[in-house]
Amino acid sequence: MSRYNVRENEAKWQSAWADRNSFAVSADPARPKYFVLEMFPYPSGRIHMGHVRNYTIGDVIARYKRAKGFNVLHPMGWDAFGLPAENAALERKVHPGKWTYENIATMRGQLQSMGLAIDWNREIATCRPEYYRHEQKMFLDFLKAGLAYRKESWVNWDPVDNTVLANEQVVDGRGWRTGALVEKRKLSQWFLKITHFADDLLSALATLDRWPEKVRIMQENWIGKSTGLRFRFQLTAPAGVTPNVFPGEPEVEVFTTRPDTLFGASFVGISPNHPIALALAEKNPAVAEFIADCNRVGTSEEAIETAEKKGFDTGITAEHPFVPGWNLPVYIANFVLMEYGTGAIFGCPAHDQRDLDFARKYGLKVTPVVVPEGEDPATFDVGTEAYTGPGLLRNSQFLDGMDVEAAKQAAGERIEAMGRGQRTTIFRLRDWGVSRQRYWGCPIPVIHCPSCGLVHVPEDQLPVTLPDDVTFDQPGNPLDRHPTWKHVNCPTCGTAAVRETDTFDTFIESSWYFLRFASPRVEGQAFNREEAAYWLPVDQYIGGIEHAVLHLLYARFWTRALSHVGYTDLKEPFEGLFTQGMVTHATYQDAEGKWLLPSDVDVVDGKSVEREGGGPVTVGPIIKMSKSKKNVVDPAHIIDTYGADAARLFMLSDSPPDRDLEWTEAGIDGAWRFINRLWRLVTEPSVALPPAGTPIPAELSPLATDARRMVHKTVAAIGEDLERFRFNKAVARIRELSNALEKLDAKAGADAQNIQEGDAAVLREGLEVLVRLIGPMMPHLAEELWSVLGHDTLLVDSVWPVADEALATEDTATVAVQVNGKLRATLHLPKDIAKEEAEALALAEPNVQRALEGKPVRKVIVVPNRVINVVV
RNA sequence: GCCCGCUUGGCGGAAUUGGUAGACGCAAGGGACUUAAAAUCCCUCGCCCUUACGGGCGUGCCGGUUCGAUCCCGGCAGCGGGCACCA
Repeated sequence: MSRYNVRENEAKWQSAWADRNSFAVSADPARPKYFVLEMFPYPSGRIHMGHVRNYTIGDVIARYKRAKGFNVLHPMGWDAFGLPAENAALERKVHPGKWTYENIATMRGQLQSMGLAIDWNREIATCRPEYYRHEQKMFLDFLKAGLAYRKESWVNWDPVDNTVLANEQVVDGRGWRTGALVEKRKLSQWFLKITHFADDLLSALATLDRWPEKVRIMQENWIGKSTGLRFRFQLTAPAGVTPNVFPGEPEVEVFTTRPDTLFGASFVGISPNHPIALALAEKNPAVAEFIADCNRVGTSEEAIETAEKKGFDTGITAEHPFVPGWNLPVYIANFVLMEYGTGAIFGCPAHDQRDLDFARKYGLKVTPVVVPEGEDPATFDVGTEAYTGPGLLRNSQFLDGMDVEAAKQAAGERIEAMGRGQRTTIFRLRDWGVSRQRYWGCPIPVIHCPSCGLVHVPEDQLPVTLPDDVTFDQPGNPLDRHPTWKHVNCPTCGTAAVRETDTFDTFIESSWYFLRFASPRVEGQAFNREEAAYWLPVDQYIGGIEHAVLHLLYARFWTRALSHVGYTDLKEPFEGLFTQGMVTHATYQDAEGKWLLPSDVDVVDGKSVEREGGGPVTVGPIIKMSKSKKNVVDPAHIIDTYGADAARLFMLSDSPPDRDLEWTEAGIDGAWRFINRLWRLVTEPSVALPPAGTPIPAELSPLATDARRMVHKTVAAIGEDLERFRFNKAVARIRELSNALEKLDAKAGADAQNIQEGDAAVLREGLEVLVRLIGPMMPHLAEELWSVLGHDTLLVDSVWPVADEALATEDTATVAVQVNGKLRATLHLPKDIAKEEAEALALAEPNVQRALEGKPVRKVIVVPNRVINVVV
């Protein structure tokens, strides 16, 4: 019995594809295109199992679509800027660029060992000037179009990495990489106007019908559209507080989604960072202290957990817009955010939980104005829980008796008629802060001139490249410290000026790389317009759910911004999106609680022990593979041992691709076993196979008939499975088919001297089909078997099999016979047999008769080819 | 707190979306081959009763609709994910 020689064959076929440039493509308007893209990797050092899963899924789709006749673009690149390179520079005294390029070389080799059908001629690395020069140009174009601007603003400052973080990079008040408590700092920053497209980014989600619902909902919530009313309260400052506390008119503008509850108002709350609060702070140390207090706890974890409402009564009063003389106290309130709405609210405690907490604490009036159905308007009251549901208005003058929606409209109209405000829409989405105080990123192409101010780097001076001679021995930005780099003459007036030393957020590179793949070698422009028009949008994008908001939203924005400044007509970059699950593994700890690698653990007599020394091991929960918990398995080692095909097969088997996949030794063993089984099935048939295309006689043995039907059924089913990302089911069907062919082969072997005409021909056809079906999943094995079957062309150049529907359908149906819904017998009936006949046969079954217990049959339900249910 | 999703054998998961629950695989047990092991092959494998034929129960829990519910509806519980003082 032979074993499949993995190393030899995988290397052989990888070279064969490379030598023939099998996966190189070019735009060809005469052919239908298909762009398969997996989220490109960050070159961290070595590939991990998450990569293997991601690229296996993409490769199956790419190879399948290719076999189906599409012109398939399947490229690979490197998301090569980022902090880890600088951390490596710090720890190992190696230049971030050198570290990055070495990692790319390693990981390229590892990816190539997976046998991916990638057009490597299109490989890009975003840290190369020939890539990032284009995004410098794009940025300048955005700047001219008003889509980029500079603003002094509070930023999230990560004290460990010494850098600014985007809102999206702050998780629970901590830096997403370092986990350090984020501080607030005020810096001059570059922003991209993603809010300009807020409405479109939101409404176009509805067109993304090949995106997971979950991702669309997450983006929807992130964009956070609210419709409501924006209006002004007239303010009065009490004696002792001079009127000039007001930066402008003595008024404050608030935003509300509940104008219907205006008559339930009991206070006005302004943010600690509201201009009025800041103006008060200058006169009043107590206010200044209160504000400082609020800012200190700002985003910290405790603040979010305790969420205590705190307020400072300013003494200022606000006059109710509908009731002259009704004055509400104005508080500085810690729960009012300056960044959302107008930074000021009116509080209606009865119908908003935060307002209620606040009112109870400060003894403010609570007046319910919306009465739920079934409650008595005269007595309805709220306790500690605000009522936010529907109902009818009361205590609200002209709104009395209306429902909530009508009252919202009426109140809004009244305010508008009074000229005090207007109904409006606001978004939670904030503009994207893109400045980073880091070295290993794309330089921002502007110059600060003392006389001209902000000057764009002229296009003929692009790219602004990073200097190589930098040091990482002190915290802060090496670009800023560099002795000469930032000092330049102003391109406009020639006087001494300073370069911007911030670099771009690395999410910018990944916001347009898919466009660069259309024409990765074109110079002088980011991409060739025609080629981009042919290849884009990406037909199928595949990656982790962790990018549901950040990367995917930025890429959608960037694409719109590029269209806005005329680069392309593309609107949505990714037509189909698939988010794969994580690769998980059990965790192991030794007696001291130290994490152990799976490869350091052995199982002896059902117990886990340390491989070295045999110490006891605690087996922990099955969680995402991570270096910190050491529950990682190195793909390179697996590919070395079992081959890429086995690793790929395991990635596709058992777990649906959108769910988590537990990596196990037994699982990869199982995959390896199956590969050898396929190998033996094709290379060691027990009868001589007739040549390919040998006609199959009409009369076949029952076993051959069944096998042949299975072949055609499987072709149809697997096509469907692959289209719908049901790889686990596709693998199950491959196994069923190979089981059926093994059975046929064994039969042919047993009867070798008296072989039924056609059995061998059916086996031949089945093997031909089987090998083509496994092509996308196990490409090396498939290629080898294709050659064993006598083909002198490459499998990757052959077409996908076509199912013969007539051969796939059965002429009998297995019908369940139930009595009162309980299964009592199964019948094999000719397909589409007359109902009466089926009924009679069912009732004739002894077991059915027994179950009837002589009772009269009330009715019989016959579902053709499925079920007969006898009801008594 | 709000918004999503999930819950099926010892395990991963199937079930043509209202029609035979448990495909396919993993693990386990038994057997064959072998001096032995590995590899390979065969058999068993939801739970309970029964020598067998067969019967009862069973898709997180409670209820409903239906001839028939893993699937639809109402309620509850548990697990996971996202957002989080968003007015």
